[in-house]
Amino acid sequence: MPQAQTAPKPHRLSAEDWIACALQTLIESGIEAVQITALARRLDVTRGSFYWHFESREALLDALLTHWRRQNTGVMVEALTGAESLDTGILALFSVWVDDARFDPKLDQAVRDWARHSDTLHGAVKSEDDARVAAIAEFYARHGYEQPEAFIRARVLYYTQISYYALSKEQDEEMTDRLGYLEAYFRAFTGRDIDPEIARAYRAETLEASKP
Amino acid sequence: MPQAQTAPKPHRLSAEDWIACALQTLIESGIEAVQITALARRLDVTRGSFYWHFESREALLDALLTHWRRQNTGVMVEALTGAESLDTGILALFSVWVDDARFDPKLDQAVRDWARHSDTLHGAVKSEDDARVAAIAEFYARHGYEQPEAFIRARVLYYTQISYYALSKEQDEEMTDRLGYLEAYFRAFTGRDIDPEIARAYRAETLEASKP
DNA sequence: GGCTTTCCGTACAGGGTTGTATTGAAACGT
DNA sequence: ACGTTTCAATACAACCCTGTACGGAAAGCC
Repeated sequence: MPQAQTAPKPHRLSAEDWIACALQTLIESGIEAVQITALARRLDVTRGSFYWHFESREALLDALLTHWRRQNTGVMVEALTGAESLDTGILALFSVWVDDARFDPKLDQAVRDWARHSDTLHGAVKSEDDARVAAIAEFYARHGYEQPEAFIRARVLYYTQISYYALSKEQDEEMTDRLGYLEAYFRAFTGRDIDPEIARAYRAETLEASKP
Repeated sequence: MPQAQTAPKPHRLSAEDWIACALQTLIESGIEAVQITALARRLDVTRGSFYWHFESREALLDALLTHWRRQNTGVMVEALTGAESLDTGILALFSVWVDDARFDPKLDQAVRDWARHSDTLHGAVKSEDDARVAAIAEFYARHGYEQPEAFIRARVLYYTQISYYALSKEQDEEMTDRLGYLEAYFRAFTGRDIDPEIARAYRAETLEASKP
C-alpha cells in the first residue's frame, strides 16, 4: 500500500474539489456552515485559492444548487413512467430511494432545509416536490385509483419518505429491518396486498445490491 | 380606538418578552437568526437590556427549549389515551394538529430543524418523535391491527403530518380543502372507510372552530 | 532556459456578533 | 420625598467572516 488513506499530497485544487467539500459540509452541517474560511481549513489551504476558482460565496452556492438539480431532479418521475403494474411501480420508487447513484437523500434534505429560509429557493424546491407528488398521483390514477384518493395516497407515500429521511440522522434502521416492513408498507400505501412472488424477488435483489 | 396596532409605548421589557420575540424569529428564520443584536433591533432596545435578563445567548436558547417542551410535548400521547373508537381516535389526532392552543406546528418544525445540526438536541427530539409514533402504534394495535402493521401505519400517519408541516410554508391549503380530503386520508391511514355520520360531525365542528 | 498561466499565501479593510463594565434613567416601596 | 430596585444606553474588547490586492511558487508551453 504505497499511500495510506491520508493522501493530502496532491495540492493544487480544482473548482470541483471546492464544490465537493462544500456539498459535504452542506449535508453535514447546513448551509450556514458552508463558509469559505471553514472550507479552506478543511481543505488545508487558504482562502486565496477559493477566490481564484470562484467569484464569491454566492457563486459557490449556485454551483451547489446546479449539482442538486442534476443529481436529484426528475429521477422519481422517470422511475414511474415505465412501470407496468402497481407492484413494480411502487417497488421502483422504493429502489430509487435506496440507490445512492440515482438519488442523494441527505443532499435533498439539506437543500430542503436551506430552502425553508430562502425565498428564492423555496419556489424551486416546492416545484420539484409538487412534480414528484403529481407523478406518483398520476401513477396511482393509472392503476385504478379514483381522485382524490390517488392524489392523497401519492402525498402520503411521498411525505412519509421525506420524513423518513428527515428524522433518521444516520441509518439507524438496517436494510434487513426495512425489508421486513415491506408488506406492511405496501399495504398502508396501496390498500392492497403485494404479490408474494414479487416481494420475494425484490427482497433478494435489494439485499444483493446492498452487499458489495 | 385609542391605540392602533402599533403599541410600542410600554417600554420596560421582561424576560418573557425576549423569549416571545426569540420564539418568533426562531420560527420565522431559524435558530441561526436568533441573535441578540437582531432581537434588540426588533424590540427597539439595545443589547444592554438582554444581558440584564439573561446570562448569555445559550441561556435564552435553553428557555426556548423548555417552552417547546411545555407546549408540544406529550399532547399527541394524551389525545389518544381516551379514544374509544378508531374513528374518533384518528380524528382526535387531526384535531390536535390544527389546534394552535394545544400544539404549535411551526415551533415543532423549527425545533426539529435546529435539532438536525445539534447533537444534544437531536436525542431529545428523537425521543419525542418515537414516543408519538409509539402512542399511535399502540392505538392502532388496540383497535385490531396486527404488528408490524400497527407500527408501520403509525409511522406513515405521523411522518405524513410532519412533512405536511415541513413542506407547506404558510397555509397554502385552505381548511375547507383539507376537510375535503378527510375520507381519502382516513382510508389511506386506516385501510377502512370512515363512518359518514362521524365525518359529518367532525367537519361541522372543525369548520366552526376555525371561524371565530 | 525563459515566459506565461495557474494556483495559493499574506496582508488589509470593512462589517457583524458576543460579552463585560459602567453609567444613567425610570419605576417602586416605605 | 428618598433611596432602592429594575431596566436600558453607551462604550469597549475580542473574535469571526467576506472580499480585494498583491506577491510568490510551481507547472506547462515554445
